[in-house]
Amino acid sequence: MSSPVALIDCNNYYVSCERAFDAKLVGVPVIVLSNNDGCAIARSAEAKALGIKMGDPIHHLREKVRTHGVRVLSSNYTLYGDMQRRVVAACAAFARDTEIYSIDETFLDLGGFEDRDLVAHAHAMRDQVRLWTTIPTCVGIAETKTLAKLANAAAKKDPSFEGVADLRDHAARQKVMHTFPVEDVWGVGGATALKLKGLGIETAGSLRDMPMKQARAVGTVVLERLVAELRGVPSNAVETIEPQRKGMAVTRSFGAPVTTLDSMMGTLSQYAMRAGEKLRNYGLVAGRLTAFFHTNRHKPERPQYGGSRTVALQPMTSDSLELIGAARRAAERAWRDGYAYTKAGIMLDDLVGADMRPQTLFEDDTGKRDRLMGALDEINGRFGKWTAVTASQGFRREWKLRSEMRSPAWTTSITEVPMVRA
DNA sequence: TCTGGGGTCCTAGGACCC
DNA sequence: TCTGGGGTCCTAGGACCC
Repeated sequence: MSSPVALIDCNNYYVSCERAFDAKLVGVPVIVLSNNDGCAIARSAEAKALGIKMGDPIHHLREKVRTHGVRVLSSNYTLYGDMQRRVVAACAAFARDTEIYSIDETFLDLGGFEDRDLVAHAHAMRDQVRLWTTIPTCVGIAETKTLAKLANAAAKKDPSFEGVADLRDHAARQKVMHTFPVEDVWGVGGATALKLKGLGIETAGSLRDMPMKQARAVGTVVLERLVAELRGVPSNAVETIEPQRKGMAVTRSFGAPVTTLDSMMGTLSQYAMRAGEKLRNYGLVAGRLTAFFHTNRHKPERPQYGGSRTVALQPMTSDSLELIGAARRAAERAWRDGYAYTKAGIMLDDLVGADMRPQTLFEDDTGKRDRLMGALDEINGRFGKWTAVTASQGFRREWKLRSEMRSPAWTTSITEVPMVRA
């Protein structure tokens, strides 16, 4: 018999973080924008009530913002990341172990707590999180992670649960399963939902009841496992040791389209520089680098083009100069003239710890390079991003990243801590 | 003319997630 | 004018090998 699983999920997380430090945001519609201030990615309950949807582009919302006094904020990931640490710390005593699933969701292994009233237990945990961070949460409890996700969604949607839904309870489970839309089940995306509906499967309950063989035929092992989880059979354990990360990326949309290879090279060089910084920060080296760019898929213009090339990094490295060289080679090979590119990125794969890096012949100046990179990181850490850049990276940033409404680093920068006057 | 079966490794791309 | 960024996992198919 496996332990019960819970999922604790912060309500309107980014907005709740902002409200923790600015009381004027409480009770009014608030949205937080994506990087580049492009679209709404978090909305307060009041903003949702105005019909603002996840992913709505800000330029479609101007009217609502003006007429309803919606407060609009740029995203502040430093703040949200730091607040997450506090949320997880508040939960720690309530579980045998935790798995941080995303910036606002944590799975809890409730093994060892089975003999308690788990609903009361979950309420106590929510109170603790609220006390330490002010952030409101909902909790779902069940036998598997997929069911805990579903329980959590039910707790959010149906006020009669009062913030905690326990789907181990048979009656609650039946009720939720038969009304929960199949497209909202964790792991069912647009493509799969369409196929399932074609088969007459509209709810979580009927997805649970579909034959396993059919599930596999429709959605490979992924859907097969999902159906098992809906039946209460775990096929996705709570992973309490943090897995080695497999890849990382630096990608951005541009403020203005890029049309020349020269300009693309400058942009990708900056991303490669940033990617190197991230690698060094995690103590990793990469074995492969991919550069890609594409035209604006939201525009009706045709034809569109997206190019990408992958190059091996040998030896494996976190050296920004090596990464920049690789990015330029890849970009050159993927480039096509005559298009207006609106997004580009660098992706790094085959990551291993720098200390595990396979040694190769012909590496005699790595010590020197390591010190150079260390100096670069220190200068940029102390004096701000892009204080020191490489010559190949240049200064040809022809567009700037927008982030015009960002809140201060309330909790992580001594110069920005809030002042209290008594 | 006829030209196997089975394995590995790699890449590209789809699907999904927050 | 203006539509996010950063991840994971899985499969198909090609190259290559014996």
